[in-house]
Amino acid sequence: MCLDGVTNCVPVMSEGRSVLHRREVSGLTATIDDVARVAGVHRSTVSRALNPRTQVKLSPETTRRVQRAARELGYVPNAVARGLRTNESMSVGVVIPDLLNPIFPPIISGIDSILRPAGYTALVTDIQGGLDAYEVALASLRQRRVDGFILATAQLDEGESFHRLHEQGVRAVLVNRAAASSPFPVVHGDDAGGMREALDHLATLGHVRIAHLHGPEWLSTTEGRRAAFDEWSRRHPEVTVTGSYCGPLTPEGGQEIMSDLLDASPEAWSRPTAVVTGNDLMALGALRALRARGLHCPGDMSIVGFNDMPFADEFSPPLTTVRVPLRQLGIESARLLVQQLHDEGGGGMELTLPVTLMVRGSTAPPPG
Amino acid sequence: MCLDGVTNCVPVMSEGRSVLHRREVSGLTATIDDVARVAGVHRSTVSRALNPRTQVKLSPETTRRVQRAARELGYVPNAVARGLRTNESMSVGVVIPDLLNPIFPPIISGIDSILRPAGYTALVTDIQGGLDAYEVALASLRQRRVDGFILATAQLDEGESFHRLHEQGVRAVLVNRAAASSPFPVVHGDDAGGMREALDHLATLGHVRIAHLHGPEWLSTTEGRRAAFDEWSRRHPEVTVTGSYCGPLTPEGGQEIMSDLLDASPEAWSRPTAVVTGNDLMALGALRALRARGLHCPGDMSIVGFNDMPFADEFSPPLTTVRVPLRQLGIESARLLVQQLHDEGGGGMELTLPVTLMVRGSTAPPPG
DNA sequence: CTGTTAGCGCGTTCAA
DNA sequence: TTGAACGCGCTAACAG
Repeated sequence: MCLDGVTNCVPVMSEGRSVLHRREVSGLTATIDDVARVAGVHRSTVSRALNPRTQVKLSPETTRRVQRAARELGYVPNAVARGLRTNESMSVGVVIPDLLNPIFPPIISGIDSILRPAGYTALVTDIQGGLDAYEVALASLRQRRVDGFILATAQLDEGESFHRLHEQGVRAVLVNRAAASSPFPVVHGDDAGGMREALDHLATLGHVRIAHLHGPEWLSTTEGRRAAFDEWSRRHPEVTVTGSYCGPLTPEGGQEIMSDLLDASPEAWSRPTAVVTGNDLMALGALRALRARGLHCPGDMSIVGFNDMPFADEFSPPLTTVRVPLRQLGIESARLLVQQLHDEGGGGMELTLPVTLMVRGSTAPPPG
Repeated sequence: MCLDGVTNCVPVMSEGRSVLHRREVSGLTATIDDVARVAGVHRSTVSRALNPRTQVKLSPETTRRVQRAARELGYVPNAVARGLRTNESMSVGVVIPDLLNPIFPPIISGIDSILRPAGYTALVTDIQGGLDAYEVALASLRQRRVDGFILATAQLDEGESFHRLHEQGVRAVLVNRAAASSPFPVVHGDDAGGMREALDHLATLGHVRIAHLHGPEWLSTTEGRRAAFDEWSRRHPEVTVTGSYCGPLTPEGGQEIMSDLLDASPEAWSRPTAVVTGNDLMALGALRALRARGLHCPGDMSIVGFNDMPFADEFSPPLTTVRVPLRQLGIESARLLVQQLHDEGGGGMELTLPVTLMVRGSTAPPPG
């Protein structure tokens, strides 16, 4: 088709062959009108033939003719136009605190494995830890009319803000981090259970002086684990809790507070013989701090991480850590969101996924 | 405003106060018409007042009035409607082969740091290595009318396909991987230079039997490094190249071909004393294979990786590897794309970023 | 400087 | 079973 050598093709929009020509020249995709013309039917018929839901009301013959025309023209429905009409963008905003934290790729991957088959596209936004970046991201995604959100950025005190969003009709699911009182479903690992497993493991090894190097207090993960830590230590009076140290959930954070801890008690007899860290990145920093003092893990001190981020088993020593089913976290949160988007409820529920202690090389009996 | 207690509010769309009410009840955002009504001007005036480019042509007084009204109503321009009208979605499709490969987060992060300030949103799509998934992703993104692509998935033989896209008016930039003949700009690390540095380093250490464990042949990175490997070995006849082994760029791939290599020459005297791998993941697998045989790195064999992925320095031993400026790769590719989108040319150019050999613990003089 | 008009491409009423 | 008409929210042309 369009074999003639027309060169100065005025962009007449709705006149016979020229539309096809426009397409082949500039790459602009065919519209529904083009398909209608080629199939010899009306636009609305094309729309119906291409939509599985309305397709049943057409004669098979017409359906086939339309679909053949569409295929011939390489017709691709314009998602923007459809979105304007249907008020559904078939996209979901996924907001994460820091893409460079290795726990997020598996979560995102899990999310995607559910959203894509359901017809949704994930718009992943990394806010790099910034609070105002979070606001901007939210605004930008709402402006793009995403159908819902998966938020991995929740802070404990965001409940009120979430309630406002909820009242505005915003659909969302929280993943990994929860808010104190949230109208949105939450999917997270069993922080308390993981902490207990870690402590039981250390106690079994014979540790009696244990510290907790945790993350910022405004995170639900911190709170859950710290509460479990306190609770456990109350039930195990034979174990001395030598303090609870707070720092950012980064290698630098871990390194710094471990250094502080070592400064505070330079003598081995007073120092904790084991620490549980807020996540694996902090554990990594703690390892570095130890190394910097010429101390060894697990010889001089045992370390338990949290999350079992990718490659935690390749560290030196391989990290003993509480495995959180990261990919599954993504899967379940996406499922819950799709459920909401299909008006199948599920609001406000809390899904706690079981965790597993991975015992590896960074824990051993205490020195001496 | 809207203080009256109207309860059964029929959704009259364009009648006075009820629009406001609709908004407060259901969360539907105010439209440009609502703002126009409140500000007492025409829609187009609102549009102009809110668009920095056209704003100059308005009286400051009007501009202020409109902006105040917009703020009061919490007006957020509908990006979907705007996209339909302007035929610009202000979004860019970023297609990557595998999100779980740690080299991609830094690349994506770099891309984002350029796109976001330029007003674009990155639509990151992970094709999980699947070729048909790639086609689907491309179609889906085009259907969403992305303004351009950043492709990290290029295969050597894709030149023709890229030319077709280019002729259709598609804007794109290739990152990390190139195609044999591409109309699109390419940004990648200096594969050949990195390989030479790695080999020089090994030669200096005294290695005379070196192997290359490389990735799939259809990748430009593989080709570039292998060509440099061959070229270098031709110039260094004193060094025996003990073979070139191909496998997937994963830990499993590296583990398997290293096992094969060890099977092929079980005796230490015939075995290569050093290998350069296609990337750090393969290096990781090679390390595992070594360990599985009770061999040590670097004692029995030295290993050089490629990319310097995050945490490669935390492996055991810390990996000697060719650092590719991953984040910069992302930054430059995004820059080039934005340039194209602004019609500032830059098409077809090739940007080769310098790489650095990071000498760490996985290389040492050969045994014996 | 501002208002009017006219679609962007689609899905969804209504009628026939 | 199909066609006609309408409008989603916005911006770009053209007037005035």
